[in-house]
Amino acid sequence: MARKYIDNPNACSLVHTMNIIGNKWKPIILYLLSNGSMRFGMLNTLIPTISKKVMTNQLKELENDGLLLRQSFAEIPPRVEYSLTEKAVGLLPVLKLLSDWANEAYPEMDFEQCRIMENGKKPAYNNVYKK
Amino acid sequence: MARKYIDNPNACSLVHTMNIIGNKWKPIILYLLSNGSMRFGMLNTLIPTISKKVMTNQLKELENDGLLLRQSFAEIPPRVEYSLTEKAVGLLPVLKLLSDWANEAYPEMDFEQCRIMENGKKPAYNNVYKK
DNA sequence: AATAGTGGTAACCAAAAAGTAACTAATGGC
DNA sequence: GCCATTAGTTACTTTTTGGTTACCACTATT
Repeated sequence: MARKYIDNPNACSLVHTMNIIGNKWKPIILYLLSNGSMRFGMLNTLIPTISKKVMTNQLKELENDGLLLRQSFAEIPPRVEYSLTEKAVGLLPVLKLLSDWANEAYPEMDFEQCRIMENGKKPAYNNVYKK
Repeated sequence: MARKYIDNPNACSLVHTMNIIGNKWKPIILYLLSNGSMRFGMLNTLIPTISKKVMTNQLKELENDGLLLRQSFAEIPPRVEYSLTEKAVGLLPVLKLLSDWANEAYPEMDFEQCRIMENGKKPAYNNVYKK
C-alpha cells in the first residue's frame, strides 16, 4: 500500500484515500489511464520528469491497492499494459470534482488543462512535453 | 503553499489540490474544523500523535492556501482560534465523496467513522483518544 | 518565589519519498 | 557478432517530511 501512517489514529476512509492517491504522481497516472490502457513506456514518455524507478513503484502500489490492472505479454521486447480497474473508474468523478474545486477556488492560478476528459476526448498531451 | 512539485509538468488543478490537502494530517484537521472553530490546543488534543511543530506547520500552510482563518486573541494565556474559510467549506463535500469512495471500494477494511458529519452533529471524539 | 497554562519557535535528528546511473534478459534486424 | 528495444532492478544519494526536546513570553494562582 501507499503510505503507512500507522500512528495516525484517524484511520478513517478519507485518510485511507489520501494514502492511496494523495502523492506526487498518482493522480496524474490515473488521469492518463482514464482514456484507456497504456504501456509502461508511454506513461513514462507522458510524464517525462518521473524516474523509471518511481514510476515502477507507483504502478505497483496502485496495482496493490486495486486501482490498476497490469497485463504482461510474453513478447520480446516485453510489453506491459496498465489499465484502470472498476475501483479506479469509480474514483474518476471525484478526482474531477477535486480539480474543479481548485479551478474555482484559485481562479488566479490559471492551471494547465487537466487530463481527465468528461467526454472521452483525447487529452492535449502536447503541453506535457514542454520542458 | 503545501508542496512544491515544481518539476511536475502536470501543473493542473488536481495536482494543486493534492499539493494542498494530500498529506498526513490536513484532511483530519479540516474534518475536525468542519464542526466549527477550534483552538490550537484542542486540535492538538484531538490529534494526540501530531507534534506541536508539525501542527503549527500544517495550520500555517492551510492558512496560506486560504483554507483556514486564524484569529489570535490578546489574552494571557494566549488564545488562537482556527476556522474554515469559504474555500475550505466548498471542499468538504468532495472530501466526503473521497471518504465514501474508500468505504465502498474497500468494504473489508472497516474504517473508523470519519469526522465529517453531513448533518452538523458532533463527531465522536472519544475514539480519537484511544492509544 | 514557584508553578501552571497557551501558542508557539529553534536546533537538531530520523524516516520516507524521490532521484540517478548503471545494469539485465531475450530477441530481431543489420 | 553488434546494437537497439522494453520493462524493469539495484545500489546509492539527495530532498522532503515528520518528530523530539528544550525553550520563551506573559499573567494568575498558590
